[in-house]
Parts: sequence; structure tokens; C-alpha cells
Amino acid sequence: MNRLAGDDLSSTAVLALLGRAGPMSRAALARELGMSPATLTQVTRRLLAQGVIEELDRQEPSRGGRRARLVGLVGDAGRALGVKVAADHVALVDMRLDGQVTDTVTIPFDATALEAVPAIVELLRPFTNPREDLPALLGIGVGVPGSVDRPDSGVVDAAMLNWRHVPLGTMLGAALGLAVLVENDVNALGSGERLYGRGRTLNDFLVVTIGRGVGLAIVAGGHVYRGAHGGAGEFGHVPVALDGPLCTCGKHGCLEALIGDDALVRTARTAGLVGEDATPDDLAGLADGAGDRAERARAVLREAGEILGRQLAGLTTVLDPEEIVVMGEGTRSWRWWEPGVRAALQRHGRRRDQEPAITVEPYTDTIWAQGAAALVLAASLDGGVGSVDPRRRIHGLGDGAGSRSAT
Amino acid sequence: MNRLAGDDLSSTAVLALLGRAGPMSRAALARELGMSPATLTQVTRRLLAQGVIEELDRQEPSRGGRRARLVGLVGDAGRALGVKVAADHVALVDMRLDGQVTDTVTIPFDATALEAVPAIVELLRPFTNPREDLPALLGIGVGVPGSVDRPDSGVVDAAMLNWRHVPLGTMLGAALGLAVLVENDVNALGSGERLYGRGRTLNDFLVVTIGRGVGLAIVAGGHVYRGAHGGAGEFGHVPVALDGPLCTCGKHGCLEALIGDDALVRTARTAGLVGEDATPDDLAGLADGAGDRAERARAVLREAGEILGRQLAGLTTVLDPEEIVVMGEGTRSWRWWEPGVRAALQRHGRRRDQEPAITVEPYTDTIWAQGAAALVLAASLDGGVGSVDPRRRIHGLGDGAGSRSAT
DNA sequence: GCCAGTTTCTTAAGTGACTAAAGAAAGAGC
DNA sequence: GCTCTTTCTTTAGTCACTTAAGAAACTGGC
Repeated sequence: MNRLAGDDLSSTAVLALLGRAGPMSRAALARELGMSPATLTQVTRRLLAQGVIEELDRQEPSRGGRRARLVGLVGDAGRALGVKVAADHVALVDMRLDGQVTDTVTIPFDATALEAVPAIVELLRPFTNPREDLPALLGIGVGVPGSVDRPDSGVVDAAMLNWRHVPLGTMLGAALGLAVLVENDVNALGSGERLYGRGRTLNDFLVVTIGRGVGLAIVAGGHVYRGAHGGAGEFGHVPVALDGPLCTCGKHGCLEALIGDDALVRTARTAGLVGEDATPDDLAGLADGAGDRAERARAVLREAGEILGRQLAGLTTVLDPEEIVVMGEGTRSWRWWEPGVRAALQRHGRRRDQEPAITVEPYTDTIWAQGAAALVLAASLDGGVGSVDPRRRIHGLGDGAGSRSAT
Repeated sequence: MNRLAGDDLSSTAVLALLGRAGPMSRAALARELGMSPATLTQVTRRLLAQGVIEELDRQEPSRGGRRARLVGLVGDAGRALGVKVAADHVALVDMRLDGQVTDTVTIPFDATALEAVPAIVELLRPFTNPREDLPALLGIGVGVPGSVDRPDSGVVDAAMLNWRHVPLGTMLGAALGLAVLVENDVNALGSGERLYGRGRTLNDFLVVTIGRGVGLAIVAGGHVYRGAHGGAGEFGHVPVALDGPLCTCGKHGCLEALIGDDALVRTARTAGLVGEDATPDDLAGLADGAGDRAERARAVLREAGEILGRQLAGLTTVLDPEEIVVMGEGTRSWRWWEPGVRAALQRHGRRRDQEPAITVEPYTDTIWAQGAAALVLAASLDGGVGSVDPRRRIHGLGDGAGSRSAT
């Protein structure tokens, strides 16, 4: 099997930092990672020889001395397949180490069928054949709308797919002979965001998705938090209204049962705004228009924003994130959600100077699958090291002069 | 100054494991930490020479070969002072490396006074003098009811104490010449619980305190989670009732404004159950009694339990903890809270097989200060290493033979 | 009671990541 | 030109950790 680097921690730390922060000089890497310049010469030499990183022509301006030569990840040093399994389709992307997508496919698919997993295997097989013209395939990342015990074994429980204890990871791994990482789809999205999105410079943030369901990924200390059983992030089924509508999960008044796509359409239908078999897009289109009915449609979305904002207020009070990244199909009508979300966050959230920023990532068809591919690259780059700031280590308390590390 | 171990990670990993899991054999340590037996011989030899660990007389029964000789932490290899700063008093404990408390003091104190910090210095000074008869003082841990930017610099914001940006950590450190770690009081409690309490065998759990306020510490992946600004765990000010009573924080309907001590007494007073200047203890005493008024007092507590339980249901849905540890003064009447909490958790929380266990730690006067002391010992033992279960690491994607990283 | 098999611990020799120190290379400022 | 800075490299050495081999201590079978 292909591997990215040697056993040493520095290599992976360097790769992780380059993956997260983009091209840097050796000196900057050394400072950032708390290593000696000598080490960086060695490490970069080996990685250059392996073809994993490259020296860029672009140079940093001089800071009063010799100009720094930038090194950066070589995108085609490796690639990963990202698979998003939804109830009615499978999306697949082929992504390079630097996050560049080289191929995308979306295939209608009944994931609730009995033989769904073998079907997925056959669907993936053509993409896993060795290719001369492409970088080495490092592994397959799979995002599923459900909970996963551990990414490497990948046992899936997904009510939406009718899956109970399906050992997807080992089945795919055995059938395809590749490293397979399975993860909850929103958590996968969080990994992607951490590696290639807003999270490149953030250590503690939330990814919230709105759309058919309501999802959450918690990035804590630079890592996606999975909880004790891999079930962390079940935002959609947080109890909100004591006697609210019945949710697909069997409980009443879940957040998702109030502001998920189905709930919004139902609300609009009850209000006589849309017809019997309207879609979420119909509602969004209506809200974007003019007139009284558009106004009332916008009120529905604003109200949804307020409900979401109140829950986010509670969450930020407890988790203290630096930023909230909103994603998903529902962001198409984000501008109608936004006022409600912001108002609720301001009224019920943290005090101003600790209030998280809110950013919105535009929705693309492949973003879920990209997140899944990022799982593999994150594992390759991270190695469980990248997030630990070496300068933050405590070297034995109170050891004379400056032992309390210079964070 | 005293230091516990060398810079190498194995020593700290060994100490951390012994601190968490109790005495073990060298072979068990090697297995558990994924190191070679040879390394453990070396590491334990050095630690034995330093007097930090000792060989115990007690031996493990043979498993078909040579009997294992247990090594364990030497309790008197070090000690720490733990300080809990409350609005009206300061509590202090002197705790040994093994968690044994050798001295406790509680002093009435006005922490809201202008010269509070110098007063704390003078209060601590007698305890920091070198003592022949006691183990070396490793440092001072301080728990405060507020948010702290970073434990080492220790800049405190505490509305309850009227403190704004008070650099408590550096001030104490400079005045006393010792390592000082400052942390939110509930987070400190979480550290203590992780090291010496239920958390010894748990990696993901919540510590919830009930009493004057409502507090939360989140232990995620073996570490107390601090959030982006050190503000994680502000459970008391999660918004619950949109138009609820005014909270001390200026918002309406915070959890604390509904089920904190003051709120409960107020509710009981409004219901005519207790008199004008009743205390929380009066309410607890009443609930423990018999008759109609006792019945109604119990209803007040049960209702508080339900409110708490609903919020915990939301929290466990999102965080997926393995266990919830309830602590604090309020646990004196826990048996009247419990039915409400459990009912709400069952109705609104995770499905049965992922439902967190609930345990209650009996309240003691010094438990907050013990948590503060644990900060120091946790830092000494942890070193950012111990909490990572070496068996859970990803061994370099698909690279059969272990390329283990010594995180 | 002795030998085979097991488990625990130690010793010896070697690998490899990392470092400090010194210097070379390449620029800025005067 | 010169000095000062910053970046990168080379050299020689340190130290944690490992493998391999064996010693120590125990169980169980015969």
C-alpha cells in the first residue's frame, strides 16, 4: 500500500501544517512547529525526494535577510475517493491531496434496498482500478446519514437508510482492497471544512447544515468530536418543542421536525402558501419573489431562522466556538434565515466579545462527497499529530526560569 | 524547582497511566502504552530512582509465568495546593500526588473587594513556605466562578466576583514564585473527576453541578474542553424559557434563573412553602419531611429535575457522553431531582443503548478545592499525552505493520 | 522433582529522529 | 564596500526507543 511519509512525527506534522495553512518557508515551518531549522532541512529534503512537496517559485519578501523559499504540497502526490451515501442517490468525487476535485459522479441509487452494500461495491470498483495517469489512490472515505461506531471498522446505524449495524467499512475494505474510512456525513463535512475550508485557521468551530435534515459537526481542538459512541453532533434531534410535531425518530418536537425541509414545506402548505406536492425549492422560489405571499413565505423562513438561532445560542453558550459555518441545500435561501438566526443569537447567546462569527458556504452538489474524501486525506495528513501545538506542551511544572512553555 | 520527569513522553505517559488506572506491572504498562518491555524497564528504573514511583509488595497472580511486580505512584513525591475562590469565602486544600488530601482550610472572604488578589496572596503564603516534612510543592491550582483565558496566564472574568480581566495567574505566580494554574471552577472539578473520580476509566463524560449556580464541565477525549476563549461549559446561561425570569447575567430565562438555588427558593416562597428569608437548605429539609407541604416542595424539586433533564437530553444528543456525573451542594436533595431528570432524559434523550449513565458524587466542602489542586497534578501527569488511547490510533492508512506515532 | 512452556523483566547493540553549533548563502541597509 | 539579518545546510553528537537474546520466576505435566 501507498503511504505518505515515514514514521517520524515531523514529516506528518509538516504535511499537516502545509495542508492546513498552505505553502510556507522552512523557517516558518520550524518556528510554527517548534522544531530546529536543521530538522526541517532534513524533513523537507526527504519529502521533496518523495515528491510529496515541492519548492515553489513564489518567494516571500525578505524580512531583512535571505529570502524565504516556499514549499508546498504537491497535489498529485495522492488522491482519495469520497462517497456520499444518501437515501436516493450516491455521489462520488475523486479528490487530490491538495483538495482539487478531478472527477465527480452522481448516481440515482436506492440505499434502502437489501443488497445496497454490494451495489455500492460494484459502483466503486471502476474508480479503484490502478491508473497510470492519476496519483496513487490512498483510500476511500464514505459519508453516511447515520452514526458510525469507528471510522476504520465503519459499522453504520442509519434510520434514514434502514441500516442497522451494517459493517460497511470492513465490507468495502475487503471487497476493494483499499483503506476505507466511514463517518457520519456531517462529521465528514466538518473534516473537509477543517482541511480545506474555513477551518484551516480555526481550531474550535461548528459546522451546521440545513436542508432535508439539520446536521452538526463539532470541531474541538482541531479534531472532529465523535463522542463516546460516535454519536456526537445529532443536532437535528435535540428536543425543542415539548408537544411539537412527530419526528422521523419517533420523538416529538425535535429541531429537525420543526425546521427541516419537510417541516417548512408543511408549514407553508398549512398557511396556504404552496400546493399539495410542493418542494423546498418551491418555497425558496416563492420567498425570493414579491408580494404578500412572498412576504409570508419569508416569515416562515425567518421564524425557522429564529428557532435555529435559539438552539445555536444554547450550543455556543455551552461549547464556545470561534465560528459557525452554515452549509447544506437550505443555504440557498439563507438570506431569509439569517435575520432570525442573528437576532436569536444576539439575544440568547454569548456576550458580544465571545460571540461566534457566522459564515455561509455556498452549496454545491459534491460538497458532501468532498467531505468524505477529506476523511482519507485528513487521516493521511493528520496522523493524530497536527493539532498538537508542540509549544503548548508542559515541560514539568515550574522548572526554574522559563519552563512554563512559551505558548 | 522540582520537576517530575524528563522531557520524554514515555515517562509522563507512564505516570499518567499509573495516576489514572492505579498500580500496574511493567508488562501491563508496556501493553497498554504500546511500548516495548525494554523501554519500560528503562523508564521505570529512572522513575524509581527519582522516587516518583515505587515497587509494591503486592503482586499480580501469575498468568502461567513469572509473576508481575506492580509499580505505583509514590503519593508523597509531590503535592499541590488547590484553591477555590467563591464570592464569600476561599477554600484551600493541600493534596498529594495520589489524590490524598493532607490539609484543608476554609476562610470567610470577600472576593468582590478591591484588594482581593493581594489578600489571596497573603492567605496562601503560609502554605507555600518550604516544608521539610511534606513532599515538594509542585504548584497552585485555582478555581474561580468565571471564565479564564488560559490556565497558565490566568486572566479571569467573573461577574459573580466583580472581576474584569484580572490577571490572577501571573499575579499569584509572581508573588509566590510558584507555578499557578487558574481555571473555571467547574472545569477544575472536571479535571479532578477525570484524574481521581469516575473519569479514571472514562474519556467522554459530563460533570454537572447543581447548587447556587448550574455548572458544566465537558470532558472530551480525556481532556476538559475549554472552547475557543476558555468559555465552554456555561451551562447555567443556556436559554430555556423565552420569557423567563431575569438572570444575573442580564438575559431572561437562563437555566440557572430557573433551577438555581435562588430560583428554587423563590418558587417555593411564591407557593407559600417557605418564609421570606428561607435558604436552599430549608427547602431541602422541607422536602425530606412528610405531609402536604413536603409533597409540594418535592414537586418543586422534581420540576427542576425535569427542566434540567430536558437540557441534559439536548446536551447528550449533541455531545454523546458516556456518563453524566452530578455534583455540587444541590445533590443533597438529589433524590427529589432524580425522577424528573431521568424521565426527561428518557423521553427526550438518545436511544436506550447510547443513553449516558447518571452518577452522583456526594457533596463535600473541599471538593471544589480538590478539583483546583487536580489541575496542577493533571498538568504534571498529563503533559498532553496520557489521554490518548494508544490502541485507538490510526496506523498509517492500510500500512499493515504498525507505523505507530507516539502521540 | 525435573523439564517444557509461559510470562515477566533485563541486558546489549543498534537505529533513527532530533538538536546545537557553526557556517554558507542571500538578501537589506548604510 | 561593509555589517547585520534571516534563511538554509552541514557536522557531530545525544537520546529515546527498538529488536534480539537471554535471565528470572512461575505453572503444570509427567
